[in-house]
Amino acid sequence: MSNIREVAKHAGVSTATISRYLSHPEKLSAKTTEVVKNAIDALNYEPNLLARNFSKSRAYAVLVLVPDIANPFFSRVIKGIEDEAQRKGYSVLLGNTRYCNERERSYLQLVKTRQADGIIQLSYNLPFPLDDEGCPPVPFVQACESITTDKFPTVKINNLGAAKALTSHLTQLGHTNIACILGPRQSPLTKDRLQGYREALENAGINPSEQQLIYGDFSMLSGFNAAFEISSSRPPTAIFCMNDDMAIGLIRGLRDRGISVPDDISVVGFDDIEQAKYSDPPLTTVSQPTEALGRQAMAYLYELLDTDMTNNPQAELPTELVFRASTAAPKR
Amino acid sequence: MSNIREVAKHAGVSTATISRYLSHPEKLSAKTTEVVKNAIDALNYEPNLLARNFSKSRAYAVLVLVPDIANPFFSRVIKGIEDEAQRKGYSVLLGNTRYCNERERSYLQLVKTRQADGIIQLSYNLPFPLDDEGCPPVPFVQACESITTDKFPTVKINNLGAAKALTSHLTQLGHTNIACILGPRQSPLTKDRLQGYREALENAGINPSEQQLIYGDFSMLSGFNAAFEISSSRPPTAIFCMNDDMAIGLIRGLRDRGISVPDDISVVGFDDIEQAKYSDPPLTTVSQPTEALGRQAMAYLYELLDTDMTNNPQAELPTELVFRASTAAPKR
DNA sequence: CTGAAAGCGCTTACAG
DNA sequence: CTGAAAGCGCTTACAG
Repeated sequence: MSNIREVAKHAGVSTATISRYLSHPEKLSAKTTEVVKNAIDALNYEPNLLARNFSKSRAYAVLVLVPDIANPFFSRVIKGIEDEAQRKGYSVLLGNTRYCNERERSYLQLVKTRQADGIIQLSYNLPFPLDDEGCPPVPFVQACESITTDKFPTVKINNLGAAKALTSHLTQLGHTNIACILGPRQSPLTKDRLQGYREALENAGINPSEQQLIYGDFSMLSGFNAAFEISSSRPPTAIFCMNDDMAIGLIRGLRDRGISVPDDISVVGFDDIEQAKYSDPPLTTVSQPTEALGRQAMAYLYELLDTDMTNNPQAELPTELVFRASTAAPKR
Repeated sequence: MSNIREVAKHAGVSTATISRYLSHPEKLSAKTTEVVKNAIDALNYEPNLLARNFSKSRAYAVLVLVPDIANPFFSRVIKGIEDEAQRKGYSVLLGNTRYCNERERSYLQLVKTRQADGIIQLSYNLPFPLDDEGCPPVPFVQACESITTDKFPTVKINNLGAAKALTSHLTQLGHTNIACILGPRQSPLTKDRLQGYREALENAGINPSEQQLIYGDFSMLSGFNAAFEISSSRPPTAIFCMNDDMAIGLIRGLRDRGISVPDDISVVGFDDIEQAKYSDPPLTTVSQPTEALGRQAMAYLYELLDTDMTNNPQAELPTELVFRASTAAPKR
């Protein structure tokens, strides 16, 4: 493996010139450019970017904290991040956190020790204590959660609005007893979707406090389990699930109980993951701009790192209702 | 941000001593240990690992090449890799390649430029030309594919055997017309599963060459599309899909054609992804030790990097048939 | 057990 | 446009 000194010697120039050829080629004369290029080819030189990064005190890597990489929604967000990162010359480090704050904080070390330049968090926790001004101690972007703040950039959808629209679809079909399978209790996203659900019910003259709420954790299993907690004395005619995975698990559980969707109960999900169209029945859901969420988060982190952006933008990306076969008017 | 020199000065020792405290604490006297610890605490020192890595000429990062990170099988493999990597002190860089050799080769640059120490490839391509002895030019492990070689470690399952067992389950149920939805044509894994399928048919006295073969790409969409290529003049009574995603897409497509599973056609998948149990009907499939595949691959790469292992072990992990409701005896 | 010092391979401010 | 040289913050072989 040749290094910059050998290339410089071979080309008869200084190492500074080689370095400039690689990073600021516009500063070199045509003749020098030619000479350097030949030397690099001749020696098959690849610059040691570990050395460059060290010297610039930048890892050109970002850390993505994801609660569950096997969740298809998150894996698509990561795809978007990865896309944009590659375009900007950054690589993506993966931190699977299982919603565990301790693990999140241990990943913070990657930034403290300079192996990553910043963090994109896809969950709601903060992987660090905020400083005295309420700011993150490292470059930080939060994506997919329902948080608005002037302390760091965020990327999200209108969770309240989308949940409201989706629930209104159910009330407009004539449903008045609509249960809800929620996400984790601490998640702001859960709270906002719950609020949207409630507002839609109120708009339809339905008392939200009489509806059954069941907490889940966004996993298919928790949706499946919820099926067995659904009241049989006063069964809902529709159920709003806060993501598609839980809706898919729920439908499976309902079927195991002999309840058919949408004939007996309508079910809606949230996210529009790939599986939503292939499930039986295909899910009525909210389509999120999943990859775009990731790309935007990475774009913000890039601006935080490589420009003087300080205004902490709060992106809100559009969603769309997708009507499929898991919803119908109630029979009764 | 304090550096090692400041800590050394504060502690009244040399920088070498600080470095040793961090990396070889057993070499220090109890007294020095105490002094250094206090200095580090006092200055809130975090070592710059970018500098350490540079100085050791090691990134302590591995690159995972994955054809499609949104594929739930791969995302679980990555989970296993990530787990083991963290345990070994490595971080995981993600390369989403979309089965595209050009992208794979561009990711190779991360290793050539020292930003990653080695590669775990989850697909069948090689991201580089082999050298004169047929060896990879960088530390390399292939996982999940059906490759055996003495040039680099691999981790896999017995694809032929598992496909054979699964197909035999269908023949034992009495099926004699069994179509097959395959993976990509170039993939050794596809070839091995095809071979297993054929052997099972032959064992049952069925002529494999009379069975319908449809090539897919492991996506749900390709499974869905396959449903519309299934012969209606001589419809199979069972279909072997080379992964669960395609089976899920296929079942959806069959249903859209008015064909019911398993009443009209039995369907089996492969992988036992989480969705397999929640699909309708739940899939009969082959359970792979998905996370273990990832952990083992990372363990091998670690040995390649940090020990003098040179025997290029070829791990074969066990699988298990999982019987669910997508298979039944044929009606005719 | 500890320190002085060279070295890892780049980048870049400075001078010309 | 180009070069000489200092510097980035560690590690480690060597000497004591």
